[in-house]
Amino acid sequence: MKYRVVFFGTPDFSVPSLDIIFQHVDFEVIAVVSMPDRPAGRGQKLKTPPVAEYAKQKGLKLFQSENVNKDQFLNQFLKTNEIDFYVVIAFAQFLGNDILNIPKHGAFNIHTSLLPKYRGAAPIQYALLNGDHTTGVSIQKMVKKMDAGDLVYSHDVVISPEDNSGTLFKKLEQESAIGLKTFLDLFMDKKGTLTFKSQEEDNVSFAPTIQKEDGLINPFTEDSIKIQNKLRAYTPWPGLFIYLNDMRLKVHTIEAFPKVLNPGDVDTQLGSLLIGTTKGTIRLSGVQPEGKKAQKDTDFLNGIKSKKIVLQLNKDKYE
RNA sequence: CGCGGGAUGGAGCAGUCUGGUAGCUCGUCGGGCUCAUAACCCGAAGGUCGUAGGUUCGAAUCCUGCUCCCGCAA
Repeated sequence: MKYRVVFFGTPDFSVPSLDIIFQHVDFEVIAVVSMPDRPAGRGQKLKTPPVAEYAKQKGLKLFQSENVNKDQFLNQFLKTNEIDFYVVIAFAQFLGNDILNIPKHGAFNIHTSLLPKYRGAAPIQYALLNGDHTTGVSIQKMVKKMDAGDLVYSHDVVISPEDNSGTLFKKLEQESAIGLKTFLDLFMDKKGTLTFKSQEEDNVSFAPTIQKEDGLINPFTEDSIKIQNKLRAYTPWPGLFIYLNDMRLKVHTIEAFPKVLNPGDVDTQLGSLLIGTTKGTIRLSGVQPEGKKAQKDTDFLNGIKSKKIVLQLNKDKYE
């Protein structure tokens, strides 16, 4: 007799974990719940979430719901089918008590931080934002309070200096699947016994959703280190940007530069695009104007000379 | 049909509105100056102006189709 699991997830990140359950001999995925198809990308064509795509491909029962708590059809299904537990990973919706209380063994959520650190939507970005050298994968038994459930699994993952959100996501995607596999085996008592450990409330911190506007470089309030951490945290999404004159520039690479400038000052004397911050000067060595390709700051400045304009920070954007 | 920008020597751009022998800042190569240089001076090579067609005496420039790239948005 297999344990019956319902999987909640949406993006690429969730797929390897879903696959772990799908492949596991002791568990059966009786349904997959994902977000609805959404317009995405240039052209705004409808795009099916990767998890939903996987479910279709494997012939799994699939629900795509805008709001699972209000979805009568889904709730009916969950209540009338014997469900042992849910696995929730990067689902992007909150599960209310009604739906949370249905499965016999509850709901388990994979979270990409070492809980109780970084509860919330963007734990990976916050680890980079704070310049952490270590993060991890946690699995918690879900309660109504966000990411506050008892821990059943916790495992460290090293952050390398070269990591950005993109690469760290990839690492944690794999680590999450590995963690889930371990959890499933523990659940079956194959590698010891499942233990529940409550979170230390004193060490709780939060990682709220990243807003696109957070990607604005503010040399008047941020220092060189902070900005470089932001670059790692916000790459590839939403990216960093800055306003020079009437241009919005995407910033791809940043280096510390040994020259003293006042915060907000722009210096192009040395053929590099330099900006003073509250502490230290940064060189925006890789930039991308709107509608253009990414380019080196030296190339960008060559074009600027051709246009005969003087670069300066657009102060209007920092009021 | 979501909105918008772009395609010009190796790079980044100007020139397109107001058609008339292709320019700027660099890079490259050669030479000079210098103890030296991300410095300076002199010289050279390198472009069928994305593609197909149209208008015209003449098209990078005007008109039409096509391809490719990108920003916003999600």
